[in-house]
Amino acid sequence: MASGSTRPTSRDVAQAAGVSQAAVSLVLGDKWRGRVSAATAERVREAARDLGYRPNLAARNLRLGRTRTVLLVVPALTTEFFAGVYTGAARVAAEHGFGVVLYPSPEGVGPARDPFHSAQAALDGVIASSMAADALTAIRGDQLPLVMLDSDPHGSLGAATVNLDIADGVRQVADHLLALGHRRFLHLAADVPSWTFHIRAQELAARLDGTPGATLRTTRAPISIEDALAAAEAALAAPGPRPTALVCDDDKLAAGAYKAARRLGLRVPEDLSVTGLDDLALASALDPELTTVRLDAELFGERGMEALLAVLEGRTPEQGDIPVELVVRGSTAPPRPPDPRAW
Amino acid sequence: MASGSTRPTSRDVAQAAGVSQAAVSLVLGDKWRGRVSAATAERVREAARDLGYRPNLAARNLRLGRTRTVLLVVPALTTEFFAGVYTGAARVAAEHGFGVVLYPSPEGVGPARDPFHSAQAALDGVIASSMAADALTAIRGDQLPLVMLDSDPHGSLGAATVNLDIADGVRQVADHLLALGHRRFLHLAADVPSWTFHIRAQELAARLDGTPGATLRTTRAPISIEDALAAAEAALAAPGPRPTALVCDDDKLAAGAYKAARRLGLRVPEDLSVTGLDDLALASALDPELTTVRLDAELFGERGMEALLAVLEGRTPEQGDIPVELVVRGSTAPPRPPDPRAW
DNA sequence: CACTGGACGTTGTACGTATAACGTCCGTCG
DNA sequence: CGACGGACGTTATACGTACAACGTCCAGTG
Repeated sequence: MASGSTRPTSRDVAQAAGVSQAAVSLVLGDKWRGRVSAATAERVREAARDLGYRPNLAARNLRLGRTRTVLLVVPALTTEFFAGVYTGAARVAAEHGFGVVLYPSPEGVGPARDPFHSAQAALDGVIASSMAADALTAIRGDQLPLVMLDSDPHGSLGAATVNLDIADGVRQVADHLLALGHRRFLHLAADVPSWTFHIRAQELAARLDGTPGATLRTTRAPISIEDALAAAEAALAAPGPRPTALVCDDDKLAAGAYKAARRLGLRVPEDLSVTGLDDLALASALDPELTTVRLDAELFGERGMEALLAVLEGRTPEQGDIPVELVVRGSTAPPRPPDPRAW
Repeated sequence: MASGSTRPTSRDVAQAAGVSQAAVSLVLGDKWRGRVSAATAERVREAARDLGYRPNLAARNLRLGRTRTVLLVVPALTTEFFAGVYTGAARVAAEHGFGVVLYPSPEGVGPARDPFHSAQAALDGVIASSMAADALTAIRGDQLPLVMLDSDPHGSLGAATVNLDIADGVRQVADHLLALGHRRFLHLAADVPSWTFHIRAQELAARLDGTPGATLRTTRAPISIEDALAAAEAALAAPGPRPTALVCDDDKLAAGAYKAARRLGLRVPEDLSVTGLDDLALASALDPELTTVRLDAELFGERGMEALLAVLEGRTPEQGDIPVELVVRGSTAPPRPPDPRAW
């Protein structure tokens, strides 16, 4: 039911182009010079395009006895360090026609005890973060079963979605700050065109709209400490009454905001309350520790995989967003009294 | 030359056990009940073990038209967040006999433009971090070309190695602190049995041994902020003259050390100079920013891949460690004068 | 004694690809 | 006019596996 009939093979392409399977292989393998006429070659390529032909890698690898794929074993993906290792290796590999597959070795009761299990061929399905949207066209082209993470449920090309309840997280943050007495808000938004960030802005605005006297300004920065520092500094130094609460789209942005506050001589939380979102290790390394929203990344992954398994087995994935939790730490406090009379 | 002859197939196993290839498939696929005698099944398993037989995944996948492999597309591996997503997905996947392959979507001028290239079958070779040593036995079992990252050059089972010049980094840290006037050192070591951490301790001790009046104490913690906090607090509160310089095996440990110092009422860098190693985003988020050693992770990955390509092509990999760089920031300063007389 | 059926395997085939080994047609040259 | 060779393809095969379809042998049954 999933993808109608079966995937086209090189033989299907051959039939469509009116040639033999061997000719297709020669043309697509770019070994046709002096063996096939240019006109025929073009016909073959056209047929392949029309049918959406993709070579079967398992068959190719079996035939060639070679995979042009390499495994990178790393201890665990808990730091930016091995992410960089991967990036560098993948770049060089690509230049040589190789691919790289990541195998983060299990911590504790490891999942896959056999590293080579990770290296099977082709794909049965895909789990994709909405932040990696650029890769999605290629994915859809293959008609593979797809599960989207943190993506707009109404605009996901009909794919199943698994979402964290980010809206609720933002709501909790807003309510926490409002309860402390804050009314002038600044939103340090991530400059990333992804549903999961869009929903943050939308929900924060909605919550504050319902509160008399609350005001909201917004500034925007790419997710990096330096960019966040610059944007936050500019926004906090802008004319007009200074915000007392700074809501950041994630923890890294909040780290930049800390530095901006320091530069401007503002103390956290006395002069400015700051919140983040993610609860990275960074959050509790900051001084004061950051009030933020804890996202259960592992559960997120589990639910994503379970949803994909459901799709593969023809079942309907479970619905329901994954709950998130506000973690109150030292970066939020009541605003100082607005005027000396309270003194 | 690499792996002598070719890998054993199920037919080789069959011949060794004196049965047909089909019987081997039945036994190893656990479908032999009522079809093969228990004695014969045992003979087959034994032969497979003796020959070191591993099924050819490309062939299996071709035959089954199914891979039990799933792709996880994530934006980029720059935070702990997606590491957790991977871990969770991999755990559930493993419980269902699936493997997960990571495809971090390219940032900027991405390397592999086709996500599916990453998902080819089997392996031509392996790049492994020395921190993932537990996976190495399985790897060696397959006789695959192997490159080790940050591993003891003399104890790597004859595999090629690519190393960062960590020893030089530690030397630079020590010299920097010595030049500032420090003499009483505390080493906050990572409690990880890996060459790359062993060399840190060794080199620091060697450097300080050569300096008259210098003393070195060591404490040890797993790589986590909380564990580092506990270990550093205990060590700093220990009787005897307090160290003036705290050398940490990596940035995360240093973040824990900051918190320990804060708890004890020590100010960084006035009362205690602190250094890290890695230069993660964390390092510049700390207050004061952390003096640390910058490791070029991407270059590390590139060199690793290049070495593997060399091995695959029968060439000898380039030798030479990758240079690292001391980054001096605000966490290191001269120690306060040891006695009031200097006042 | 003829027949049945379980126990124990084997033979054969297909998955989709790449490429070696063959044709065939025709223009050209000696 | 016979032969030759380049241009343009095709046929056949193998990679290693899983499993459907077939034997064969012998104990038990009517």
